[in-house]
Amino acid sequence: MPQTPPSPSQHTAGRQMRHERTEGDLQHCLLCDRNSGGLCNRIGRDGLEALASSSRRLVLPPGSTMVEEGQAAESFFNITRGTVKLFKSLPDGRRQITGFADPGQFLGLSRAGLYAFGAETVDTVHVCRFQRPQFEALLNDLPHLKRNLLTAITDRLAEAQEQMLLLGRKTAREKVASFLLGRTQTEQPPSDDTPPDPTPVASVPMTRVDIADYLGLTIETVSRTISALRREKLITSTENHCIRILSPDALRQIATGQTAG
Amino acid sequence: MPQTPPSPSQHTAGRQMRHERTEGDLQHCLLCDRNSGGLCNRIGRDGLEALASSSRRLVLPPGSTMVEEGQAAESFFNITRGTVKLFKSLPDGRRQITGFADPGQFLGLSRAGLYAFGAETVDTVHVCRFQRPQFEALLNDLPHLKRNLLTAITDRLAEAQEQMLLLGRKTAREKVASFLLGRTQTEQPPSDDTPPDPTPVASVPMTRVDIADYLGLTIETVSRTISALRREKLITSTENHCIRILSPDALRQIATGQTAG
DNA sequence: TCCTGTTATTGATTTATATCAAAACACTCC
DNA sequence: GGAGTGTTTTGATATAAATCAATAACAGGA
Repeated sequence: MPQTPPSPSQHTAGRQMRHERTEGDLQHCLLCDRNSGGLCNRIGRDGLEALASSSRRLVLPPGSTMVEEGQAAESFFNITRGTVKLFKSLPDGRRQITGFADPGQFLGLSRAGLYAFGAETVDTVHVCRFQRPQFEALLNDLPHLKRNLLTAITDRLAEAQEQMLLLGRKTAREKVASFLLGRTQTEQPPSDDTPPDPTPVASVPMTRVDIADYLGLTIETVSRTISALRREKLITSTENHCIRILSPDALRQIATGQTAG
Repeated sequence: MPQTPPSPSQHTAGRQMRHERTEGDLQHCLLCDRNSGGLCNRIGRDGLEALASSSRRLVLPPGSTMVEEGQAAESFFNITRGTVKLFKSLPDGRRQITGFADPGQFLGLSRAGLYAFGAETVDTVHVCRFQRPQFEALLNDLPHLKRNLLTAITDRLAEAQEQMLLLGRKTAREKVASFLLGRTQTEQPPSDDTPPDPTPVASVPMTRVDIADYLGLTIETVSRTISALRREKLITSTENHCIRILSPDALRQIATGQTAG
C-alpha cells in the first residue's frame, strides 16, 4: 500500500492545469463530489476550488492517532479513503467505540473548542484536513456546505440513536448481526444500474478488540457469535478482512430481534 | 396544573402591545432568549419577531405522543417547559430511551423527511411548534439560527457518545450514578453569581421504567441500585420526583469507575 | 376515608455474558 | 523455513444483572 499521496497525474490526464498544487487538489475534490452524500455535494465549482485551496490531503498509516479526547480542536477532516474509529474511554481503560467513519464522512466537530472523543485510523486512511478557522470561514461563505454539514450531523445523530438501541437492548447475537449488516452499506459501488448484490460483503478491517468495544461485548463473545453464525451457514469468511453474508434476510431478522434463536 | 396556555398578561404588564397575538409570543421569546444555550440566542429582535410569528405555543399533558418513528416529519419543536423522552423501539417492544429533552432543547430533526425516533412527554410540557417549511425558511433567513442549531446538534451528538460509553461499558451502579449527576445540570438557576449548590438536586420526573429504558437496565436493578446508594447515604429522596445528592464527589467517582465498590 | 390500579421495592433463582485459561492460527522478520 | 509475537478461536467457570414472584407504597377517584 502506498503511503505517499497518489500523483495527481492520473486524475488530470487530458486536462490543462492552472495552478499546480491547487489544481491537483481540485481534481481530487471533483472526484469526491461524484460520491453522493458527502459534505462537498452540490457545492459548485467555485466552492470546490475554495475547499481545495483551504485543505491539505494526508495519508495516515494504520493505528495513527488523529484526535485525542480533551485536546484543542484544531483540525477538521473529511475522509476520502480507509476507516477511522471514534471512541470514548473511562479512566481505568474501558473503551467504547462510538462509530466507524468511512469515506465520505467528516470528523472533528468540537464542543467548546475541545474534542469530546478520540479518533484513530483502523487501516491506511486518506483525509482532507482543514484548519479550524479556515473551515469556519468556508462554512460562512458556502451556504451549501453549512447545509450539507447539518444534514450529515443529523445522520450521525440518527446512527448514534440506533447504536444506543443496540447497546442497551440487543443480545450479543443481535448486536453482531446488526454490525455485519451495517458494514455492508458503505462499500456500495458508485453505479446505480447494477442490481444489489444478493450476497453482500461486509467490510471488516478492524480487529476483534475494536468490534467488541463497538458492540459493548468482549472479544470472546464476538468470536463465539461469529463462529456460530458461520456454523449456521448465514455468513462465510472471505479473503482479507471481509465477511460474505449468505442470508441477508435471516441476518436482518436476527438483527431486529424477530427470531427465536 | 393548567393545560391551557398561560395568559400573556403577566409578561406584557407595563408594556404597550402592537399585535395582540404576535406580541404575546414575542414576549415569550424574549424571556426564552435570556436562558443561554438555546436556539434563539443572539438572534436579535427582528429574528425573535420572525420566530414568534412562525411558531405556535402548545401545552401538552403527560404521556402525549409528540413524534412517532417513521412518520413524516412535519413539525419542529423547541421545548420551553417540562421534559420529553426520545426513544427507539424493536418490533417485540424492547425500547431504548436515547435521551431526555429538557427546556431549551429542540426536537424534530429528520432524516430523509421521516422522524427516526419517537418522542413522548414525561410531564406537562410547553413547546414552541414550527411547521417544517417555515422553519427551513427561517434557517435560511437567520444565519445565527443555523449556527445555533449546528452548535446544539453538536452538543447532542457529544451527549449521545457519552451515553454510548455508559450503555456499552458501565456497570449498573456506574450507570445510575451517571444518570443522577446528569439530571442536576438542567435545573441550574439563571443567576451566575450564586455559588453552586454543594448538595445539588436531581430532577427525576420520569418513572423507573423510563430510567431503566434509558440506562439499558431493568426496573428492578434501577430500584435496587438507588436503594443501595440511599443506604450508603450518598443520596436522599426529597419531595416530588427529586433526589438530593449528598455527596456529589463520591457519586462522580462512582460514575467514572474510579471506585472499588 | 377507603378502595383500586399503578408504581416501586425487596427477595429468590436463573442465565447471558464475562472472566480465566489454553490451544490454534497468522503474520513478520531473520 | 522456522522462531517469535500477536490475534483469534474454543473451552470451563464465575458473576452481574435479568427474570420470576411477592409485597409495599403511592395517587387518584368515589
